[in-house]
Amino acid sequence: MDMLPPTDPSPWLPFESRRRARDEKREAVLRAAVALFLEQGYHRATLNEVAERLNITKPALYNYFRGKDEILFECWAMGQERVDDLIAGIDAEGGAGLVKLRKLVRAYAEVMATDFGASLVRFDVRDLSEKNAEVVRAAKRSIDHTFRGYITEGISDGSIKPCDAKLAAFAIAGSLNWIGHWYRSDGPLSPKAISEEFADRLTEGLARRPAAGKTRARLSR
Amino acid sequence: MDMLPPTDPSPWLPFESRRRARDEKREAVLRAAVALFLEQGYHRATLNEVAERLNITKPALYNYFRGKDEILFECWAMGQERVDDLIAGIDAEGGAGLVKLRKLVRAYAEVMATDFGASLVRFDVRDLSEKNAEVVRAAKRSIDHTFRGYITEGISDGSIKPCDAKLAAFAIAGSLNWIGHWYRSDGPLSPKAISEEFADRLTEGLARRPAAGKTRARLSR
DNA sequence: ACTTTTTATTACCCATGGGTAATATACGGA
DNA sequence: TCCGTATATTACCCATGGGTAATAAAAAGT
Repeated sequence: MDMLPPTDPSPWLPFESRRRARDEKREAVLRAAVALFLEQGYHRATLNEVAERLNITKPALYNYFRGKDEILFECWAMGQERVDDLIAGIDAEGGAGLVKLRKLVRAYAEVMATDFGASLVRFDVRDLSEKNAEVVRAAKRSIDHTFRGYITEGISDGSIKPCDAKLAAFAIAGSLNWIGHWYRSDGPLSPKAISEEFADRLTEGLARRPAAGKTRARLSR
Repeated sequence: MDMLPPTDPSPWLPFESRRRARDEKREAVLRAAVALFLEQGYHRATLNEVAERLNITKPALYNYFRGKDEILFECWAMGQERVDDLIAGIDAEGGAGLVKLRKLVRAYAEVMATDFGASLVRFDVRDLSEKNAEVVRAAKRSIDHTFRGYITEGISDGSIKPCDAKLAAFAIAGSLNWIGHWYRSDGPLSPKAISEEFADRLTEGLARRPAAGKTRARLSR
């Protein structure tokens, strides 16, 4: 599969394909690791078992990562990437503060219902190297800053009624982060249902004027 | 100190005072342990350091507890006791669903700002023995049940507008539980300020008719 | 075919920290 | 004063699991 035109003389292609294969294996490690870390908790999970699930042995993992804590960090980074993308998308679209906040709540809720998303809130910063821990802390501050920013924007543009932006952001982000602790993919609630309900529930108290139409309808369902 | 009337012939007093001294030491262990577990995380915290903080040595701890996981469980139990009391108090007073919910939110928020309260959400059930883990899981279900119960009550009695009680309870409890993750006693926010703001913020979206008077005033502060 | 690089394995090291046995010390009761 | 119990200490055991040689097997390059 993935046959190349034999006429292509580029000597870089084999090199590239090798690198891709390596990256795929690297990511497979992360997927196995994040699942196990969430299942058992970071400290109870062993690299032996991560390797076992991939049909390899522990030392093979060290071809891709420097140690257990780096695997943890990279799992976290996968989730963080999704959040960064999501925020970049919202900022690109623009709109009133309340609108952006709603989009953020909805998208963030769905990320929390994934393994890499949950890793953002279920992993402990203290398990990382000091260097990586600082990266994580900075990212957490940045997310909080985004929530708070949308709220203050909304207050300025009139879409959100005056309130303590800091505590409002804490309340909303708390609700969302908690999803990472209770959501189970084999449970009765779908990520879609959760994100929709949360988008309404967490912002309805903030809206300057009660939303009308479809939002109301959904609420009284 | 604590001199007893020498005329008192009761042979039980010395016994009682000994038992009290023992209980006090037991609790001192729990206070030191919960603080350390929260500071460092359960797995990084060592019994040696718990003991060191109490000016004793590790084996002395085994006079009061069967093992590390039992200490963890007892820390959790201390927090749970506070929550149980708080709910019992609210149920005793009675009132509309929304009123009870507001009381619960406020009091629960304040508990979350204590060490034993935070232990309710920052400790991992998987670190406990299967027997104790089941006790914890049952208690968690019970708290969720209480939140959900107040909401459905409120919907019945008209104080809360119709909504999905299950998800509303998740959203509120999530916000509150998250306090245990970010609150720092040396931070700028007082437990009182947090609990008041959260009581408003988390219930304002649920109220059938917008609250008037002091609540409004506080919101626009 | 041969050499080199990458990737994996087997076998091991060893720091950590929960838990225990043997023993000493403080203390209340007679 | 002596005894028994509760409480502490010192010294140790040992399972666990992250991490590291030394080495083999596979793949790529020439």
